[in-house]
Amino acid sequence: MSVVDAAASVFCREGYAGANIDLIAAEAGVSRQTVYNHHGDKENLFVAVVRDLTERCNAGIFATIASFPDQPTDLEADLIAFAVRMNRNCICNRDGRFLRKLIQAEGERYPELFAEWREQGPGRTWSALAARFARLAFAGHLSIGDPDVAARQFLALVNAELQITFMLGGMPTEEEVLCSATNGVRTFLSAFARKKSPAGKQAALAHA
Amino acid sequence: MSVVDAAASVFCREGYAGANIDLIAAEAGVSRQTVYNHHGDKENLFVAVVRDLTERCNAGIFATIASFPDQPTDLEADLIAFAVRMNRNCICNRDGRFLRKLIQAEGERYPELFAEWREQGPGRTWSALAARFARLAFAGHLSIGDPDVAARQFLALVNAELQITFMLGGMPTEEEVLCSATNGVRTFLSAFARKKSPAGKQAALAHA
DNA sequence: GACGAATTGGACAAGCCTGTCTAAATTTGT
DNA sequence: ACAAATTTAGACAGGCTTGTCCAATTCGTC
Repeated sequence: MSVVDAAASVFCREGYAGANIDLIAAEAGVSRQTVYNHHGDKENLFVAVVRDLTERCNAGIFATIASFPDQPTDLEADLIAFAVRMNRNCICNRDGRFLRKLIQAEGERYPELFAEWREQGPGRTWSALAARFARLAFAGHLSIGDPDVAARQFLALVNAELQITFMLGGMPTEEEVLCSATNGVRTFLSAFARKKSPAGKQAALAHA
Repeated sequence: MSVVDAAASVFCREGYAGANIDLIAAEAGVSRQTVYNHHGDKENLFVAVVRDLTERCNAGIFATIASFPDQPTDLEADLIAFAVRMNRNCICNRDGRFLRKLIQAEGERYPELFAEWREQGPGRTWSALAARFARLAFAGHLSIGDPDVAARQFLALVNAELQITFMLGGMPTEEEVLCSATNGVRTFLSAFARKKSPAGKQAALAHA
C-alpha cells in the first residue's frame, strides 16, 4: 500500500489531529523518515491525500456518467442499473467514502482545498447528469421541469435508504444498494415519467 | 454558555482528538478545573455531549412530527410548511448539525453510544413519519406502496438541495430551505399523489 | 456577617507527537 | 562490481495536552 493510501485510511479513521505519522508509516510498510522525505510534513501529506482522492473520485464519477442510458430500451431497468453503478463505483467505494468523510470532518479548516473539489466535483457532476436527463426529456422519455433539480433529486432518491449506513461510515451490502436504487428509480419515474399534462406544473423554483 | 454546549462546539469544530480542554473551558467561561470537577475526563465529557445532543434532537424531531398535517387543507402547501419546519428545527439547527458531525466523525469509535442514537433517533423518526404518511394514504390523499420507503424518500427529497451545504458544515439560508422543500414536496406529490392505477406498481422491495 | 461549598489560577509531572539529525544498511543504475 | 541515491532505525529536542494538586478567592445561604 502506498504512503498516500495508508495516510487516507488513517486520516479517515482517526481524524486529522488524531492521525499519527508513525501509524501511517507502519500501515504503509515504510519508515517514518520516508514519509517525511516524500511529503514534507503532516499538512502537506493531508493535502496530497485529498487531491488524490478528489482526482480518483471525479474520474470514477465521469466514467460512470458516461454510461448513462441515453437510448434506453427499458427505462426503469436501465436507470436502476445506472444508479447501482453510480452507488457502487462512486459513492460506496473506498475513495468515495474516504473523501466524503474528510470533507465533512476537515472541510471548514481547508476552505480553498475543498472549494476546488466543490467546483470540480459536485458542480460538474450535477451539470453533466442534468444534461443527460435533459436529453432524455427532449427525446420524450421524461417530463422534466428543471433538469438540475431532477438530477439532484435522482441522486437523493437512489441514496435515500443508504444514508444511515453512510453516516456511520459503513459499507452497504450489494442487496441494500439494489434495493435503494430500485425504490428510488421507481419513485423518480412516477414523478417524472412523460405526462400529457402541461409541463408548467413541474416548474421548479430557481436555485440559489 | 454551559460547559456541555461549549464542548459540543469545540468537539465539532476540532474533532475529538483535536479538541482542547483549555479551549472548552475558555469558551464556556469557566476554569479548566471546573470542567474536570463536573465531568471527570475528556471521554466522559464527550459522552455527555452526545447524550445531550441526542436527547434534544429527538425531542425536537418528535415535536415537529407532531405538527404533521393529518387533515390537510392544501396538501402541497401543508407538506411544504411541514418540510420547512423539519429542516429548520431539526436538521439545520445547531443541535442537528453538531450531532450529525459528531456521528460521522466519531461514530465508529463509539459504536454502542451511537447504536443507542440510531435506534431511538432515525429508527423511531422514520416509523413515526411513515405512520403519518400511511394515515394520509388511508384517508385518500396519497397513493403509497410502502410507507417506510415513502417517509425516507420524503426526507431525502426535501433535503436534496441542501446536501452540499451540510457536507461543508454550513448553514443554509431560509430561502434555500424553502426552495429545497418546495421542489422536494412537488416531486414527492407527483410520485405519490392519489392515482387510479393499481397500487401494485408502487410496491417497493422489502427493506433489509 | 459567617461558614461551607464551589471556583479559580497556576504550578506540575507524565506522556505523546512532530519534525530533525545521523550513521548504517539497502537498493538502484551503469 | 561499484558508486550514487534512497531507505532505515534510533535517538533526540521541543512543544503541546491531559489530568492532578493546592492555596487563595469567590459565592450562596443562613
